[in-house]
Amino acid sequence: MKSVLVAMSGGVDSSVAAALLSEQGYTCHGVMLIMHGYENTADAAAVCAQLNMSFYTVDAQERFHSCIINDFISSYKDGETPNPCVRCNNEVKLSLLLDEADRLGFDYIATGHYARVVRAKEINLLSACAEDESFPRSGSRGEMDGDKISCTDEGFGGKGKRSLLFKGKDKMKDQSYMLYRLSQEQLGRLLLPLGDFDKGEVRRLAGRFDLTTADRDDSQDLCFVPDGDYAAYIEREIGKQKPGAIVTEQGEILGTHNGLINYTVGQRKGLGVALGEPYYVIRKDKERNEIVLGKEEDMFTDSIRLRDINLVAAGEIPADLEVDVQTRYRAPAVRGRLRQMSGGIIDIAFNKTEKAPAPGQSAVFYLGDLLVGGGIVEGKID
RNA sequence: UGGGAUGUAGCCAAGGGGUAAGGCACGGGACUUUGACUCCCGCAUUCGAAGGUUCAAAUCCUUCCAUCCCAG
Repeated sequence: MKSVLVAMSGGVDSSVAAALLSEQGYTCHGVMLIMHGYENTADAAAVCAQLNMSFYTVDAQERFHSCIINDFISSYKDGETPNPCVRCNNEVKLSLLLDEADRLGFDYIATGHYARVVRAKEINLLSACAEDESFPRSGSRGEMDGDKISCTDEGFGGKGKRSLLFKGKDKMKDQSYMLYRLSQEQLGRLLLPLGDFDKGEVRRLAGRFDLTTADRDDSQDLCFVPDGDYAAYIEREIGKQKPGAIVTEQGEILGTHNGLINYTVGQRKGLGVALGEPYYVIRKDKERNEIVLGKEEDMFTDSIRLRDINLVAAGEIPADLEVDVQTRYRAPAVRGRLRQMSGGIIDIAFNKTEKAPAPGQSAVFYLGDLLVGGGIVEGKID
């Protein structure tokens, strides 16, 4: 009987994930990573008790602070807009989960993310372009040419094998974007039992399993900032930020801002300038401590550079591979061609201009439902 | 001080006797495991002030106030 260490959050999704795995015959153990002290330990413990699972907590606060909070703050200080969640999933959550699983001798780790992991043979990304029928486009059970979906896979980590990440069945809830930074080692041991369900089904399952967390609202906002005011959080940590000018690209002064950290590229609200039509942040000028505004049409870009790349579907990208690019979570993808440069850099040329990619955010690219890889937006390419 | 023009919400702005459009900003909500975007809702009992005409005035009349422009 295979054993799984399930990351419990106290929410519906992880609860149902655990219940499903138990039902499938896994020996499940629940763990909650304590990142910041706002976790709902009681609910997670209650669900584990319901499901006859052991439950314990791991103090991850130091790790979370040194990896996530510090990067979050320094990224904002750098004039970028970080996405702490993508980083956390890889560097803290899944990493510690895997450590724990190793320490306790468990076979798998699991979370309640809406995405799918598939163990497959090495694939040829070029075959995707050639409309190859055998190319794994959807990641659904039974379409993997002998390789099985995560939950029943026996031989993870084998030679010539690769763990692929696909979008979840529920395209509205798909969270593969948040997982693009996971390593092969992490994906190789990861089970995502919710990948084949949509949110409504998960809620119904929660009811059927009679889980105490069935009616929990979905989580939202930054987990370590319960009141949602991330800028106030940063100022509590590093002090008041310097005010500066709000200007147009032509240098016209429109107003003042109270610190670059309060703004992000593409932002419209909170600028306090009334110019008859909506204006947006098109750039943050860290050197001059200025926010540069423009009209909607000024936000579009036809190419961006990514750094800090993580490739999931293959070791490298064929030249000019055409993919669907998501420059933000839950945003419609835009078609674009990838060019892998040296040093973990990828340049993307969009087929159609893309609206306001924000430096610091992640761009993730797909072939159909297959997540090819992603990276951090460095900025426009001049 | 003469001459001209203008005063409608935080900003811009329709309306020129019949009971205050719209945009921007702002506030609230929805959406959302980041930040944003987007969407929905709200936002002048009152039109610079005071009088007057009228069944009815932001609209017409009078006076005053304020601002802007041109002269000197």
